[in-house]
Amino acid sequence: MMESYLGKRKLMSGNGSAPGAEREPTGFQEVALGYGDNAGAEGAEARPRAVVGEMDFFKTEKRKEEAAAGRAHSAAPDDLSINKHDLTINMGLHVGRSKSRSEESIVEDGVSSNEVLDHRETKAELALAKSEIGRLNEENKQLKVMLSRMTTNYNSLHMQVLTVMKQRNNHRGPGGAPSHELNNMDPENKDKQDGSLLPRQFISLGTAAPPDEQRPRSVCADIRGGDCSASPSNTDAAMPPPVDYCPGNGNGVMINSKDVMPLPTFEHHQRHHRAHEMEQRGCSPDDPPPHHVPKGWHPNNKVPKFLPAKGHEPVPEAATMRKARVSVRARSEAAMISDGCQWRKYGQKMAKGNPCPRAYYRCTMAAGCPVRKQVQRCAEDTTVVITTYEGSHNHPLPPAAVPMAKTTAAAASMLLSGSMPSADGSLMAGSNFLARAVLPCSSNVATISASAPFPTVTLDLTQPAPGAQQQQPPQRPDPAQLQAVLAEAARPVPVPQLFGQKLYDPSILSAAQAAAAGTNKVAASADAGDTVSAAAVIASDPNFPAVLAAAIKSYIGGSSSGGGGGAGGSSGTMPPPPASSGGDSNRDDKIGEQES
DNA sequence: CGTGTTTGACCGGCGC
DNA sequence: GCGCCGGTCAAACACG
Repeated sequence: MMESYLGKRKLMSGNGSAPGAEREPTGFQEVALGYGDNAGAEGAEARPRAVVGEMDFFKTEKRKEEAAAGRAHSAAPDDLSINKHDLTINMGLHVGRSKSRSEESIVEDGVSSNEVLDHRETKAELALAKSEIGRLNEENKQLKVMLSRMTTNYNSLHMQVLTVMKQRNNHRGPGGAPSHELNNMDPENKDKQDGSLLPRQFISLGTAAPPDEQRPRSVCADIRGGDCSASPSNTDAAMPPPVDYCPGNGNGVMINSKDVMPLPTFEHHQRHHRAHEMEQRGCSPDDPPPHHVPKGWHPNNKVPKFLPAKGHEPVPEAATMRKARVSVRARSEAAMISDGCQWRKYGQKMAKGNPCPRAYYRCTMAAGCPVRKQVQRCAEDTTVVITTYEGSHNHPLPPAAVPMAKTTAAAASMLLSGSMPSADGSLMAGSNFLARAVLPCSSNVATISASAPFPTVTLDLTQPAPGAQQQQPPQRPDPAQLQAVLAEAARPVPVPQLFGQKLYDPSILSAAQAAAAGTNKVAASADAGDTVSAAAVIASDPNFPAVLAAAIKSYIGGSSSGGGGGAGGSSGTMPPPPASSGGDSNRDDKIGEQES
């Protein structure tokens, strides 16, 4: 059980962390184009040049050397100067220059040929040189394209940095509006900042490290220096809430000190109503709810959606920010994914456009926990269960629940820390950095949707993640397997931290650094003190998505209502797919698990 | 009897 | 203003 699982896990990480394998992941290949020099600090230099520049460079130089060989044997310094020159030519994408150089050499050869060589030889060389020039032109075109891509990408990344910095400023500024809002809702500034190179759908993730001179080291230092008095949650030690730093992350991966788990965005829109009701009932909002109102659902949580909180209650960023959701798509016959938390079903509805009802759950592990999730089967493929998480736990989580919570929190945090997604939803295409960041190994895995009122990150685990499929166990593993692998994925390392988030794995760190280095030409020197965003971490670690996907996929094969150990467990019931178990989902009713 | 689910009703947001 | 729709409530019910 555990052993086999661990073995598998080891296998996974082994695959990924092997020096050779780390460069393999398709994610890198995919990103490589966009990031240009992303191929790595070491490999990247050689590869593109080897393809485009190197050949020409050596050819030209060889010719020159051959020509020069007859005259004099140049010393090392001379060689150096020549190399520099040639290097410039090869890397500078100057067609004219290369051309002129080639022609120069041709002329040289031609002149000498007038005296030494016969006419034929000269013509042959001329033809050769011309073809070479043509090739050079093509290569230069390619290089130009690459350069333009890299520039675009770099600008995007740069924009992310600016966005993050702006968020921080806004947050630290007195009485400033929540940074996320500004960030999200100020396209003007965005345009100003990014100079239009930024794709409209670009989502800033704060993923890339800014250029050295702009890297917000001080801020990070502040964060680190702050009393990251961890949350009461032991599990939270992995993700210590930085003191007063919540850069637009409604998700609360970084939250105020006292809170335990990040409180990203949660339902406020009924607080007011509930408070009003309580008033009518003649009880204080803080009184325990009369009947079934879960202990965890305090009326005082109720605040009109999008309205600032009243009174002493500090305006939580979540009160004004849009909700961020993390949606996990996974194939499963089971009712829902067991993520280690306890859930209580509080409603079920027929959603428009989907014959399958949508079930609503809320976390019952602690009073006032704002986390909710929706479980619904995909309309197109009823074997696919879509679990949408919203909010972050405000209580200690059992180890089993930590990884998923953090994963979703991190994804939501990245989403919220970015700019507003475009209305048309999918951001996967083009330069959607977040999508690639979340699960870079498969471009089809992560999507961002803004179709809903809330930005949503979707992790699609229904498609095989590269590197993960081999590890998928044939049968349903023990829940501990999922928990263990997720826990492993979320295991904290003490050192690096960016934007308040720690990196979760040393291997991830190195990968992140490599990615950051390649991505932005900036973080190449990222040391222990440097910071790398969680997005970069996830983005850069080929193992993470694979591990996560494999774990979840392997587990959801049939987890019943277990809800992962603990008391009673989440008795979550999800309506079976209409096709399979006679799920006549005519209405909201009669669709329970009891029938089975 | 305690806990969790079911399910009709209700509420608020949003588009027309 | 109205209707639709997503989301939630809460009394009734089921289960162990």
